Amino acid sequence: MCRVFSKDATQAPRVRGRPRSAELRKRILDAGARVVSETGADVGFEAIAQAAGASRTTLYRWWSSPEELLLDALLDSVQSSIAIAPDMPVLMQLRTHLDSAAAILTDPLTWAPLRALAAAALSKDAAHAAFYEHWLAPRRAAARTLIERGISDGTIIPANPDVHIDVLFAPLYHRALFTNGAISDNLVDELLRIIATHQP
Amino acid sequence: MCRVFSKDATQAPRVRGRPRSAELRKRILDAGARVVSETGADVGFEAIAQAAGASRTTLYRWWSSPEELLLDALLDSVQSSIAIAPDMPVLMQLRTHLDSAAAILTDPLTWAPLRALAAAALSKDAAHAAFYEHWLAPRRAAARTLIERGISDGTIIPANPDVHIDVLFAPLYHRALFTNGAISDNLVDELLRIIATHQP
Amino acid sequence: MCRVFSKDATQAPRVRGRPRSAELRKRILDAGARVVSETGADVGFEAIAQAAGASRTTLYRWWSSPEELLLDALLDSVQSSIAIAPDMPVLMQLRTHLDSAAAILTDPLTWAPLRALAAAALSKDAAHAAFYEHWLAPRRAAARTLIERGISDGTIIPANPDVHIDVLFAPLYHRALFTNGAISDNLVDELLRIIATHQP
Amino acid sequence: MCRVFSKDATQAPRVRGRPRSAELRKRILDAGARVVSETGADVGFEAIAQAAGASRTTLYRWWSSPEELLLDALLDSVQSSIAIAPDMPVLMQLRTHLDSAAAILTDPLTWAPLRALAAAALSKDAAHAAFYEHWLAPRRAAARTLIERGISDGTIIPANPDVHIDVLFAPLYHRALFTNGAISDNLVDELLRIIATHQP
DNA sequence: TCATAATCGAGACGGTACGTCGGGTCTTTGT
DNA sequence: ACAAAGACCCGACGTACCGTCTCGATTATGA
Repeated sequence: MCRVFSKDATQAPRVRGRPRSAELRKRILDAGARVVSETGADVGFEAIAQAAGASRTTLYRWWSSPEELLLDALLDSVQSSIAIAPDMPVLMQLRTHLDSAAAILTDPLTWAPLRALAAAALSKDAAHAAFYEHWLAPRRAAARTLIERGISDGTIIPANPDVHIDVLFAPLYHRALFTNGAISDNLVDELLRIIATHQP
Repeated sequence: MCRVFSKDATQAPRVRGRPRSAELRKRILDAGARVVSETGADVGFEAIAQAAGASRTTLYRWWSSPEELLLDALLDSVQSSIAIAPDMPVLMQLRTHLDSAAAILTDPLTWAPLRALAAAALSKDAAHAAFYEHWLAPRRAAARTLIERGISDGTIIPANPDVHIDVLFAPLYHRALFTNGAISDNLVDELLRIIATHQP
Repeated sequence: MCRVFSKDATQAPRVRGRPRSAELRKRILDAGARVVSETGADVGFEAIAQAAGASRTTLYRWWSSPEELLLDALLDSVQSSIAIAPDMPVLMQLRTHLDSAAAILTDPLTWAPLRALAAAALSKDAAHAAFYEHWLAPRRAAARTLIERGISDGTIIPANPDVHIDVLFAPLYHRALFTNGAISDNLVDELLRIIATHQP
Repeated sequence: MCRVFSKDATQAPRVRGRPRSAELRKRILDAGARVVSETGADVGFEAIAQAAGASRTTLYRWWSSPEELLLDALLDSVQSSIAIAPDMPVLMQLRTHLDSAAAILTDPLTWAPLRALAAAALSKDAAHAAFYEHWLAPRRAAARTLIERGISDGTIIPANPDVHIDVLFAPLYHRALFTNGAISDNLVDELLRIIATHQP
């Protein structure tokens, strides 16, 4: 999972002129996550620039909207959490997956940007597309392969995999975003039990 | 289900000054729903007032934010759809409930205000509270009594009712708001089948 | 000097319907003078109505602008101060006249409305005309006859009477409105001495 | 006489950001004078900005009220008219002074802003202070030295200099602002003759 | 006595301008 | 070439006052 919008400074081909400051980039992304978690979902470049001690112009150079910046920040902060042992039982892998999602939706430093992205997705088509493509779709794809394997080996009740995906993920997002319901480990367990064939 | 923020003009107790125009109120609410379905979720009083042929100050007199107005509009437009025959089988009643929700999430004139409310709920705490209290909570409460009855009479698998509620509703909202997934009759059926004890 | 804009309630020909409240009229005019002397020259009907404990509608019924109201108030409060003994020496009569003007420009309850009228006269043509016709012109006319008599009997140096009028009155208004210069009895004396032929 | 409220852009010490556009400043001041002379004394930033083809926010950046702007415009347009030959007879110098004032009070492009400033001075204390300090006071001070010299060399009748100042200037302003009396060369001559010892 | 008619208070409504805020673009100097 | 600073335009915001209007309540007159 690489940075999407902002060019990757680490691998940049050395051109003429002053190189981009990697330290500044990180400071800005951190500031974005921090601001959005402190002052609410509708952040502007203004606030982020100020929190980062950077100039507004600089932000405009690298991101075309605060949402892009926050998506970068979010992806940066979760880029290591995707690796999954491939030879575990399907339900165990799914559980790991869901736990990871639950963790993201619980930690303020990831939940707040995510909520801001969701808010933007509901307002602007471009943000909607980006949110779906770069955040939801990959996670749904990963879950889909697992669920299909589970159905074929009989551990998951046979049904439309997309419905299964929604049954597993939608409650998490719904609670995190709209209901203030707790996202406990129990919740993941209960959701998995509902779509599993054998009850443990 | 009554109008929440704007006083009901029809039953007004005839006080001193010029009475409020009920016709104007309706025109404004309709304009709100229309504008939000045409131009996207972040509407301002400006646009609504113009579309309604009303003055901006009039809107400010009755609603303190566009979200309040849209919530009023939404509640007005669904206020008749709650009645349910009380002696049907539980699953049938649940199905009616979910179909009603699915209809709201499908018709642009209700879906668009709802989406705008959801967007606002993610940005402002006040909007979050209002959205939950006046929209989500009543519907969850109605579903909860049905689900509890279903569990006790054995037609629904025993588990935490709140999880059941989420399993039924969250996928609908998730598809309507974030995924562009279709909200078909099939979907409702499949969700119900998942939590039902006997498969038809 | 009668009230200009608002019909005189005391002498009104008895018609059908509820008669106008003279007490209310006075309360409003007083409130106008009071408000303008307390909160500055740009008063609106809003403020006056509130100060008078009257309805804005009532003010609109009787005056078409706050300036008209203030002119009424001003004329009411000075209507007795014009009588002058006709057989005094000219300079004495002029002095009485100027003293009266100086008193008006000194007492806050007349000075403030006058200043407001002047301010309005500089902004709106209608107010300018009313201010000139109903306030300045009568006073200039009275002074003019005195000055012409003074010139013909040799007590005032012969020159354009209009210039004399300006020399006598303009400094008073200038000091009252723009300079914060004192309007003392001395001032009137010195002005008169300048245009008089024999120095006392 | 320098610009009072808006920093002088020509001599700016070249700092970091984008420099202020001197051309825009002039366009705004000109627009201010033009608008006030065409549409009357109560101008807002709105109208001036539109006439200048500038943004309202830009006006707010540099002036805190339309009056400040108009004072700047007025001072800009008269800044060269103060120089006076120092070795003329006192009455001639005074005459030059008064002629200059009369010219300002006659030309619509200076008279209109001046009238607007006077109107503001009658309504707001801050405007009053600015009008007195930056417009009236300097001119009175200049006149005062002349008059004192005239008194000491016997060409002006001995009296309080402040009264002389008022006798000379107040009629001009009074006619320009309230009476619609003509401000002719004759007027200045007659006023001077009144305070002079020897009649030419 | 009762209809008539005007005053007066209250408040809705459309409209205009206000002063502010943030977004996005540009122009300059500094690194 | 990057970065900071700041001018500039634009649009929307929430407010305030204006002027008009539609009511109900009151208070007098005249049939």
